[in-house]
Amino acid sequence: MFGCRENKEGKLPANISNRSRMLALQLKTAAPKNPKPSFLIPCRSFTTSPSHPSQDSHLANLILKSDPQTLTQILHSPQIDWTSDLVDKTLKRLWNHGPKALQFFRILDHHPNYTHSCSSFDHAVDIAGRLRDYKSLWTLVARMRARRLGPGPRTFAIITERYVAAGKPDRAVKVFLSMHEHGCPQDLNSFNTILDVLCKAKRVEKAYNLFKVFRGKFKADCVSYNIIANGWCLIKRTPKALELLGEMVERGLDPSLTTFNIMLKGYFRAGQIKEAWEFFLQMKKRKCEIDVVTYTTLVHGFGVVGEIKKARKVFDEMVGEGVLPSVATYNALIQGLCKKDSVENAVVVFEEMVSKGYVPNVTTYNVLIRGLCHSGNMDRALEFMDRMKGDECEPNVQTYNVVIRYFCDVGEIEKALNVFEKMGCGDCLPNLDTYNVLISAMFVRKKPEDLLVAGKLLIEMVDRGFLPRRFTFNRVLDGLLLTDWLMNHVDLTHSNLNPSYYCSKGFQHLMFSYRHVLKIYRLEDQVGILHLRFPPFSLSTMTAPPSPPPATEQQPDPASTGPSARNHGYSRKQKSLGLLCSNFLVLYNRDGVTSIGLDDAASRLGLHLSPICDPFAPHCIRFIGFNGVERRRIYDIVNVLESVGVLARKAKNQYSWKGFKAIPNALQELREEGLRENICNFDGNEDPKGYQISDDEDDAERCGSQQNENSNPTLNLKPMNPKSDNRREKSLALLTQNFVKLFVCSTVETISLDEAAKSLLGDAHKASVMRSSKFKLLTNFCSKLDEAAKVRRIYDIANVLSSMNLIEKTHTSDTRKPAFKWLGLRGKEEVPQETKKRAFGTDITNVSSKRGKVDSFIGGKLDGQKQKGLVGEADRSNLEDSKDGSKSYQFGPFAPVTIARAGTGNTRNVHDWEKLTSTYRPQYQNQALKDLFSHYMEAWKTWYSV
DNA sequence: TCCTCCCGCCATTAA
DNA sequence: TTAATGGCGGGAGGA
Repeated sequence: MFGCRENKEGKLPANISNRSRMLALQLKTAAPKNPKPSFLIPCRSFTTSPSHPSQDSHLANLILKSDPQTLTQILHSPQIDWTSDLVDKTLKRLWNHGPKALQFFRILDHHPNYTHSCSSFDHAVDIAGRLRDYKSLWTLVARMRARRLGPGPRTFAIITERYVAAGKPDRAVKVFLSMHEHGCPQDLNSFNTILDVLCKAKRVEKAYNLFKVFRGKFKADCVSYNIIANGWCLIKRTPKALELLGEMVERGLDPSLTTFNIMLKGYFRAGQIKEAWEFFLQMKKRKCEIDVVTYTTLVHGFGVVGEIKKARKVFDEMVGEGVLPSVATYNALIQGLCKKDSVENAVVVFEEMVSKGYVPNVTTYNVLIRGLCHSGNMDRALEFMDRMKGDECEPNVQTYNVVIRYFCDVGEIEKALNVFEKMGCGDCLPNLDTYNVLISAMFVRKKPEDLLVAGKLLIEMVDRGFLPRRFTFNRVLDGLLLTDWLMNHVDLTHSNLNPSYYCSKGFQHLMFSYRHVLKIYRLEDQVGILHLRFPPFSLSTMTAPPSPPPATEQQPDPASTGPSARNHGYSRKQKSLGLLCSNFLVLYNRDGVTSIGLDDAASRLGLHLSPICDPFAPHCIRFIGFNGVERRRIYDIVNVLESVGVLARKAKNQYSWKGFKAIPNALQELREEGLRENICNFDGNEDPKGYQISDDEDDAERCGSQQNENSNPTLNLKPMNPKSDNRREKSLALLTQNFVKLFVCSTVETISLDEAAKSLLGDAHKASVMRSSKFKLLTNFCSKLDEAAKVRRIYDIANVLSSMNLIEKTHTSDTRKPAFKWLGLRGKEEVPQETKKRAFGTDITNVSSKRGKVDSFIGGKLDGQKQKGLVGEADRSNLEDSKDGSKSYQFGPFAPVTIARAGTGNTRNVHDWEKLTSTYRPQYQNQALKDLFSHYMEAWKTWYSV
């Protein structure tokens, strides 16, 4: 209904009653009148026109596309002859579209002439369980019982399996123990089932405990033992499995061939190849009737560990022993060859298999296709895919996923999309994996168009009932926001880059749209919606009755877990000093900027877009507002920037922008100063008086020694001239200068954190000794305190400097301790991010002559190396977002000045937003973003409105 | 567990 | 006196 929306003008009259209407509807839905604008993907109509639609497939497509009202009419239409079989098949088709499937089931439950069968109920229960919609699940169970259709052992098998899959094994056990209360007494079969469910989910300890308690009561048989043994083998605890076999024999039960095969497989799984082989020999010795499963296990086991020869030998031997290989045996051999030998040999075996009259199954093809893809032979992989169709072995979703994944991996995004397209034409529908793979691939090339495709894919997947992971949603949203931002501002000429415009409007739009989505949440606060609350809500809150989401305030939700970062809904990194500094630079590093008001800067930078961090947790919304905290950070930034000459303080609250072109000069001055001080310090150290004289004397002396130098009269920073100003001595500005001097006054490229701390501590330490020489006992302690504080400051400084690309955070090669590498001005030549590139680029051309002066000195001997490392590093630092999505994109400043100022009080602020939301509609220029938001709102409505 | 560094208290300074 | 500034270190978050 969203992919091909049956919109207002397309809606059918209320009473559809004849067949032609029905057909008309079907035709119409199959060919949407107003297809949505497609971005990069050619207009896919995957839900339509399967080449030979069976009735169930056709129904499934209809269900996927219809809104609830229309759907009710269609499903209740007398033209459809509902049978249990048809319902089951349709439900299976809708397997990956849980909400829609349940909707279908519920609508049909009210059908005048049809009642659901037990198996349909089981399907529905399974789907509800898969959605973790336990309320619906138990409602279904109750309804089953009311209609005397069950629940039966199968129902409980499903339920327990779903609980275990959801990470609730205890709950599953409880369900098993309470089966009889639902009218379904436990027996050996159901006992074995719960054991199996637990074991297959690797909850073997739990299964074994249950087994020990109840094996007497249910008279555990060979199957029970096999299940547990298989469990131990699954978690590679073969000795436990063996022990269990001992118990089995003790209790008078004979292990079967299955038992032995389980053990054999277990040894291979645990990597105990030798033991496996010996076990097999024992089996032979004991005259076990070795079957094809045993041989297949051997072939597979040897194959995956790369012992191809042995695998082949076993394969050849089995025929001699009178056991014919099965398709599975061939599959095992082909898999081994693909993985550890050559795919060509695998193809040979494949052909041999066919020539002998075996019919390859989907697994055979999938294994081979994966092998071909892995070896880079994509074309042949596609050929085999075509061949599958010819062999009446339709590619399944795994087949498609493999090919799509490999195309994505090699960067052939278009081809991947083509395959995806083909998928839509057949009966095979994409699954969550398909979407995840494709969406991730859309971030590889870092192209805005790709991000739009990602947006479209996200819409599509939601449409089909897949719940994107929060990470995926955020990433796509971030991507789209970025493109929106870029489209709105960066693509325009510089003159259009008016911060006040986008700061207010861009931000407002975002917030309003976001509010819309949230409104839907509150509106649709049904059980199902809880699925969409990803962790921290997820599992533990799933079963609880839905509590109304805490009303949007900034207050952390008391229900959520502790005072962790999850509560504020943003990553720590999103508020880092470095990022803030980047945004600061984006704002001001532009032609025409001459002066900067700190109020302005703070308000522009102060509001962070925390909502996009967790669009599914309304309580996480909060505005990191215009308050002291944010402003405090501005001081840190301006102090560091001032130290390297980018800014100069004019007056209270006022700085003038000098730009990056001022850096070379500042560095040069720092260097000169630093060199002077080295002489000074040397003298000072030689002079024992230094430790006795008073502060004033110290000053006088230092000033005196400085006068020996032909110092630059314009230099007014006097960093190493601490007077009696204790505060100044420890200031971030001075620390920054001294930090920078460490690099510019030497030829070292990298300085470790420890070294930096020591060097910088040196001054303060000495000063503190001077100050507190009377309290020598305290000295040591003080210096330690100083050090800890200073290290924190170094981090602060480093973050700002590295956001300017003056330095880079790295590690010492030997000890892997944190260190900083000087990039100097070169660091700015490689800034791939568009905004920065532009900003830095202009400046750099202006300063090239000066750069030569400083750089030739500072970086001369390091050039080659530095340059090399730099490209990679700059790339990494600037593009790392694309690697981990939400963290990576920097949105620049969004904060609207006026609103930010109003927003120091939390609740009032929220109300303001609410009011604005209701009157404002989002107006993105970015169509994909617009679609995404409106889509989400619609989706929630329709899923849960029946 | 240790490293990193954000947060915000509150002292100091400037207007 | 008030507002601006910024030192400082606790402790949260992340690797």
